[in-house]
Amino acid sequence: MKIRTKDVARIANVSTATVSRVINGSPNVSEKTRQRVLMAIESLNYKPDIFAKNLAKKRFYEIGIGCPDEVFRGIESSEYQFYVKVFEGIQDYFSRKKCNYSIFPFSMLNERDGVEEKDGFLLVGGGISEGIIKKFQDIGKPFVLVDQFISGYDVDCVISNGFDGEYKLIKRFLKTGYRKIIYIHNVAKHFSYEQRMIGYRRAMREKSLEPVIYDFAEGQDLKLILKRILDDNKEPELIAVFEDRYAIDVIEYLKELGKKVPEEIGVLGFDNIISSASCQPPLTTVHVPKEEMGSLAAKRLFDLLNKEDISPVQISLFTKVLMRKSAKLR
Amino acid sequence: MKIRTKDVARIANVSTATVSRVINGSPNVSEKTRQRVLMAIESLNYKPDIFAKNLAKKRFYEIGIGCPDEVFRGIESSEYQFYVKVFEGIQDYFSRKKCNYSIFPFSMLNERDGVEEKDGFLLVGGGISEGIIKKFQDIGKPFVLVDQFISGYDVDCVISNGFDGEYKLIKRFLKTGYRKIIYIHNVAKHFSYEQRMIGYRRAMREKSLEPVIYDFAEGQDLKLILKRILDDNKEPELIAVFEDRYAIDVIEYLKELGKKVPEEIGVLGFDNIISSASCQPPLTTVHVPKEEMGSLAAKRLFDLLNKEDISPVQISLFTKVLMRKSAKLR
DNA sequence: CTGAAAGCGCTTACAG
DNA sequence: CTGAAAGCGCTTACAG
Repeated sequence: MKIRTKDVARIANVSTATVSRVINGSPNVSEKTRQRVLMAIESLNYKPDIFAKNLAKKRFYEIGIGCPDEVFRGIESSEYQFYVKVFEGIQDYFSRKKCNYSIFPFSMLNERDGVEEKDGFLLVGGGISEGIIKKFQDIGKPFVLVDQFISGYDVDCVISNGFDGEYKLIKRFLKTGYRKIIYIHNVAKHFSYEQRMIGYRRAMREKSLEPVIYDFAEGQDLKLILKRILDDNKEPELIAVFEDRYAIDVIEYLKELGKKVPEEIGVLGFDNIISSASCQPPLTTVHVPKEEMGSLAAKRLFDLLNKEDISPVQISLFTKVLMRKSAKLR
Repeated sequence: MKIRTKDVARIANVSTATVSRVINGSPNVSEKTRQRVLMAIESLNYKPDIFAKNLAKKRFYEIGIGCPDEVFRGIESSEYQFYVKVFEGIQDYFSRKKCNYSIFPFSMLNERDGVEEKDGFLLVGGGISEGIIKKFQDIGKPFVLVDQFISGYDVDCVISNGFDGEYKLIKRFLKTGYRKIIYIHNVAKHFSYEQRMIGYRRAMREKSLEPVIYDFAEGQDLKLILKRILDDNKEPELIAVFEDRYAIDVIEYLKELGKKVPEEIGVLGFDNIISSASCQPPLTTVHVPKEEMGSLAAKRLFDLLNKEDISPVQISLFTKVLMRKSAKLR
């Protein structure tokens, strides 16, 4: 039933070794036999068994993992908890396959540090720009975006469903009677930030409540924004923040400003980074499966390298609301 | 570096055969040795090589492919071109792996025709309901939805990006000066229908145009709706239809009503089914990679069966606008 | 340029 | 209940 190398070899009147060489583009095959083998493959509609192939192969795929400089530094120092987890997922996957990988910041990209020798790329981080995507499209080798998606670029990517996560979170609190929920939004051009904000907005609108959104830009003083929130709004009940890292800061600042969390005001995060469980009070947040984001992207790239698929896909991970102590569920 | 069965066997003081038996849950292992092997696996952090495993295994996975009765009939008669393609993708994938599959309509589900013996399921069709999803969640075996997603159910699924597709299509025509674009929307609770409609709406709104949407429900007379459209609107330029099957009918009806396509009025479809290329005039539409939708879903289920992943994901295929003759690009 | 043969890491009849 | 051994379908040094 199943067509194997052996069958092709018989039809083409060569050894299985030669069939394998043709398939893998070895130069050491005469044009004549190459044609014969190609015809046999065609006529039998032969496709190599991917399991056997990967078991037998000795050559390792060379993977380049690129990321914005900020992410690169954050990984090196283990400070950027989110991406540290994502990288664990990537490394776990590649270490079990025949893959070598190396990480580089995008600023090193022009130093042609061996892009040529790579078989494919993983581009990690919300900071991936259109320029970066175009650059890798030009290179012409398979690549997968991790934690970023830019509308209009039909490119393989793995993301988390920020819209759905924030929507579920806010809805949960609206259901128990909360009304004055304020959102702090990061204006950085990151797909997930935008989606989270839209999720908040949708949840509010569905309850006929006017969304109240404060923009934050990298480098700005969060504490100042917080003061403004407290000035502008009388007795806000809940502050939802675009990301755990900053939600944890918000809790601290709120304390400094003399507000009790969660008694007077609740705080909501997003990501479920490790320290969100250990801060005081522990942060109510949305869990994002970070390791899986990494391993899924690694796997997708691996499939691409194996020519398993053709059409680009967007893979979106579902999130999970995590109730902890930074906001009281009435 | 890499841990193999052999290493576990040595530590546990058994043969590799026994290690394999423990991993695969064979009953023919004494409790004592099972524990020893389990400990060895744990201590070495051993994970079987999936390629070797699948190459060596003799047992086939048993897959059940369920679908709404309408889809089932449409497949059998080869009339439902969209799903025929999806099934080709599924079959192509499974036929190359150690998988047996059988197709059943949901109406047969209660006849307990061997759900027990199945290892996993593919649920195919826009008509998959919450009830069906719940039923399969109760069964507790891996399953993946194909061409359907229901918000709130964090379940593995493979869909096409209807929003993005329709948005791109409409935008393309708006750009060249079209203004009076009318949309026929199918009210059936199908994720993609909704998304396509929203894509149309978004494109219109971005140009500050008021969306004009006519609802269609299965069983209704399309021709009547068309007459209403022609009566309500003076000189509509373009009619965008939720799906090729009906867009082709719309072309026919329009001709019957004395309208020239595309000279007087253009028609836009969605899906790129085979007959959309051969109808007169050939239909301008949005290509959905149907075979890949099937093979991607089959692959996802296979990965689930191999316990490769844990978190459920939504896999969304990008679409492509296809310019043909049923609408003039000015 | 080509083929015979070993080997990749598992599973599973088979024999005991 | 357990182990020795064959075999899954490829790739790739090795020898020619």
